[in-house]
Amino acid sequence: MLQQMKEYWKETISAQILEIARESGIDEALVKDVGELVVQTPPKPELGDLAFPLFPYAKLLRSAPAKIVQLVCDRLITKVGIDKDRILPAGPYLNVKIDVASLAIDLDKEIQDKKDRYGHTTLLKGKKMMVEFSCPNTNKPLHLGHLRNDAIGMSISRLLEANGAEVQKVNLINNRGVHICKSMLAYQKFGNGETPETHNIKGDHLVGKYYVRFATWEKEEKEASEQAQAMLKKWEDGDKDVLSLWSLMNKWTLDGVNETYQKTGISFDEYYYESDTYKLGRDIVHKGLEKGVFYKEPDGSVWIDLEPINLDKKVVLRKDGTSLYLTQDIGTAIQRHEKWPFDSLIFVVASEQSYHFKVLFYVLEQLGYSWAKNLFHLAYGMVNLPDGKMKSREGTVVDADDLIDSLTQLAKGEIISKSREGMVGDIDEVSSDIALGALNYYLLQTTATKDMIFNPDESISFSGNTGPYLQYMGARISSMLKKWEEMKNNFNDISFDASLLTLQDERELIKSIASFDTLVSLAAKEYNPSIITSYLYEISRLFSRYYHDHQILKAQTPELIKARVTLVKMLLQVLKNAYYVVGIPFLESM
RNA sequence: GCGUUCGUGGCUCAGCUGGAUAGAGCGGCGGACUUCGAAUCCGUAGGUCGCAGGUUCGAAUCCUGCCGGACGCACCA
Repeated sequence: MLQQMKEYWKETISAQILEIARESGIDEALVKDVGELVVQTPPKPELGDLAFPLFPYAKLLRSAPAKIVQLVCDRLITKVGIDKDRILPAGPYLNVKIDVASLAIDLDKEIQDKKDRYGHTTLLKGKKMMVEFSCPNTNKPLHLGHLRNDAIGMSISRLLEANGAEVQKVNLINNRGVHICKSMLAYQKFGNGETPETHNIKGDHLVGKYYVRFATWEKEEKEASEQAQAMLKKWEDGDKDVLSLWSLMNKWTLDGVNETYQKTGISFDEYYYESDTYKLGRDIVHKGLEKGVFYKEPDGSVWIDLEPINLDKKVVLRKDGTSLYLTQDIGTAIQRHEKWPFDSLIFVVASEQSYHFKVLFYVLEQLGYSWAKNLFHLAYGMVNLPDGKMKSREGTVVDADDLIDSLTQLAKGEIISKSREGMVGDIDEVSSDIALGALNYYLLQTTATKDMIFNPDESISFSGNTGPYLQYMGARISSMLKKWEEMKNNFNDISFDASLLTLQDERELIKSIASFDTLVSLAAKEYNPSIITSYLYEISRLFSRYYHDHQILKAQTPELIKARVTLVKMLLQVLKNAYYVVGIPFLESM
């Protein structure tokens, strides 16, 4: 909503500059060459709400920027009839004080009307957007890297939806290949019939245990990896025993993984399985060969020349005619588009695969699929530990379930140490919501495309710039509004007078609430949830200070109480909507 | 070697579609709970924005080169 006000001022000021130029006999085209007027926020609130730097016009108008500012200010007052209190010239900057009271009144109406949908836009209305994320292997449980992937995928999906898109979340399960056979083989050798039930162990962890077991066995037994290869061959030939072991262990893993998804609030609209898709793409390649997109080497392998995109060449079909990772992905993309004709597809996959996706998109484009230009690889960065990479063979991989459990325990301890068990309702539920808030906020606050360092000590901290800090603001407001419910009957005949909200913090809060929609669309455009996490932190910090310095339910006059409560109600709705988009559970009490 | 990408206080990160003294959190030091929830707030110390050039009225932000790190460059997925 703030955007409209910005536009208004921008146009009004631009018009005056244009007229000044015209009066001095300067060609309008030259004014346009300078570019659009820039709107900024002054570094300090006392300087106004909006800032328009007028440096760029100095050369054109042959005058010092500050003089131009004066000139424009005079005209705004005399010709446009703008109240002179709204205009604050500051050297080369023309600053403006917007009408925050009327903004607050509009906001209040809008928020009451839209509620959970406040901040939503129509930017992507009518678009069908598919988001692929998570994509676990079925040979081990989820780890920290998946958690980042999941958090990003989930948040992006919600952001796209908030901007009006129809979203389908898809997961591709990597349930096939030598790595899967490795855990199967180890289980066959050392499993002794252990099941998740007999040993009371989560299925994915059980399978993961045998994957690790294979690695140690491989050191003693030279033929281990050959045996795994042989098993894969059997699997592909449809060997009954291998297949039944495979489906049993797959189920164990998937049950476990799904349990983790449930705990972390992750869900999908559609699951794809590599075992169903790995042969896909071959026919397409054959057709592409006829069309001349690909070429065949004497040994029978099929290639594509990537010279046009400054890369080498790449195999798309083995000499024995079987599919590769790339072939398969060509097939799945096409299959997906047939099943659900998306306008765009976003792959949330680690940045190590940038090359793969560059090639994939190019191939699809060459094959003539018009939608290929709307494929996007959201290449998120690695999660490292303070002393380096996570390495499975060094046992430094942070397990997803372990991490969540320990965060939950810590949250619970915190509740108990504050003697709040009695007030929070279901303590286990609240603890895990706090853990989730901490985790998702931690994972999303770093720009998705950058590598990040996961510091266990910091991630478990609940104070400072953390998820629980944000949740705490929601809880305090909720608690305050409960008290308000008890007293509000005394305020029935008082209406919301926004002009009473004159404190700097109040102005800032109103502007911040009003800018939410702009950030929701920006975050979606840039596929960047951290825009929302930063926003949440900033607005929470603002409120926290405000709340500390000023009384709300005990403000000086009933009118002021009403006005402040109205403001706080708006804030709570915005917080809730923003929490949702970044996967932070809202808590009435914590 | 080639390609992609990152380099901001002790640590972890914002800011990067150029603009007014570079922002936070953690950690350090010092304050604030008989008052709407102290998982909070306030103050303070701490930065040649990797280095060197360039473009510009103006560069952490754009361009070039260099240095350093990460990732990729399989008939693995």
